Amino acid sequence: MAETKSAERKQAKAKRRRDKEVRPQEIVAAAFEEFAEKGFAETRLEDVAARAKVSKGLPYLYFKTKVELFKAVIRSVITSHFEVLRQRMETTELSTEEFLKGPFLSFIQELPGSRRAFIVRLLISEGYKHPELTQFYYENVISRGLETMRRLIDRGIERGEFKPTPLRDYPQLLVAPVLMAILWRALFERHDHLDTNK
Amino acid sequence: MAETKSAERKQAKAKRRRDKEVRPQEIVAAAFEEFAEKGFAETRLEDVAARAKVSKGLPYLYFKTKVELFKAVIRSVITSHFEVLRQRMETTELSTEEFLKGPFLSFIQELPGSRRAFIVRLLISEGYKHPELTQFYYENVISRGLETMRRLIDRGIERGEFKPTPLRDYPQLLVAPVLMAILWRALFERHDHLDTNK
DNA sequence: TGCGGTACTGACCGGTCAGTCATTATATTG
DNA sequence: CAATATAATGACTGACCGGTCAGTACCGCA
Repeated sequence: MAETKSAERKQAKAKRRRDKEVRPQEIVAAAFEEFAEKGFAETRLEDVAARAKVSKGLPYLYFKTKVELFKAVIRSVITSHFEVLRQRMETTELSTEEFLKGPFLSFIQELPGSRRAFIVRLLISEGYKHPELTQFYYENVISRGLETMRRLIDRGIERGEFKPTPLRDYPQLLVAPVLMAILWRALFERHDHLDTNK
Repeated sequence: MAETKSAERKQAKAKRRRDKEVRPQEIVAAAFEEFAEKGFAETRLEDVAARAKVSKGLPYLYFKTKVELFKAVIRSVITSHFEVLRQRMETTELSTEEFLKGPFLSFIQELPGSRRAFIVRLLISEGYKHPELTQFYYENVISRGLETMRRLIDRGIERGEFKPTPLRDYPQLLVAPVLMAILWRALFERHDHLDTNK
C-alpha cells in the first residue's frame, strides 16, 4: 500500500469532493442503515448509493459484490463494539459479581434496544448462506467472548467469590436471555414486551 | 363447500391424478422443504412446484401469492406440534418438576435438531416483514404457551412443591436456552456444538 | 359419445435489480 | 497548462422470477 505523502499538504479539512480513504466507510455506513431497515435481499444497492450520496456504480469500485459489501458491514459494526467490552472484562479491578452486575449488565441491557440488535437478526437470517461470515463472526466475537467470560468466572472461583458452576462450561447461558430479548423485541414488539433483568 | 359425494365410489386408493383435497397439502409440504432450505426470498415458486410434481401455475390456484403460501407453511407446521405439548401440560398428573424434567425437557431437547427448528429461524428472518404472521404466531403459540407454563408453575407453588420464583413472571427464561441452542446450531454447527441440558 | 366443468399446464409478460462500462470531472504532476 | 491518472457517474444490459392466462386433459354424467 503506497502512502499518499502529499495529500496532507492540502488545508486540513477542506470539503474535498473526492476522498479515497473515506468513501468506503461512508458507503458501509449507508449500507448498514439500509440493511438494518430492510434486510439483505430487499435492500437495493441503488438505495445504499443514494444514501451515501454517491452514484449507483461507485460501491462496486470498492466492493466487488453486494455480498461483499454486506460482509464489510457486519465486520465493521460488530467487532469494534464487542471488543470494548472484552477489553474491560480482561482488565477490570471489580469482583466478578460486581462486574457482571455492573458493566456487563448495562452493556447487555442496552443491546436489545440499540441498532446493533439488527445486526444480530441479520446474522441469523443471512448467516447460513455465508459460511465464511459466520466463521469470521464465530472466531472474532463468539469464541473470544466466551473465552474471556470463562476466565472471568474462573477468577471469581479462584478467589472464592463463589463456587464452581455449570456457567463456567456454558457461559452461553448468561447470554441466552439477552438473545431472547433481542429477538422477542424484533418479532413481537407490537404485541408484548420483555425485560432483561436478572 | 360442496362435498364430492360420488368420488368415493372409485376403488379405494387408485392413483388419482386429480385430487383437490390433497394438492394444497402436497404443495405446502414441498414449500416447507424449499423454504427451510433456502429461506423465503431465495425460494422460487417454480422449484416448489417442481418438488410437488406440479406445474408452475398450480400453487397460485390454491394460494394467491408467495407470501400467502409462506404463511400457510408456518401455520401448518408449527401450531399442530406445539398444541400436543400444551395439551399434555394441561392434563398431566406429574408434579411440576417431574413434568419439566420429563416430557418438557425431552420435547425441548429434540427441537433444535428437528426440521421444525428451521421454522423458528424463518420466523426470525422474515417475521418482521409480515406482522400478521408474527401476530398469528404470537397469539396461537407464544401467549398460549406462556399462559400454560404459568399455570403449571402456579400449581407447583400452590402444592408447596417449590417457592415463588421469578420464573412465574418470565417463563420465557425457561425457553431462552433452547432458542439459543437452535440458533447456535443453525449458525455455528460447523464450528462448535452446544448442549441443551439443565 | 359428447357435453360441461374443473384441475392442471407451461409459455409468456412485465418489472426489478445486480452488475457493467463508456464517458466525464477532478486532482496531480512536471 | 498540458498530460496523465483515477474517482465518480448513470444509462444500460441481461438474468431472473412472481404472477397471468389461454388452452388442455381428464372427470363424471346424460
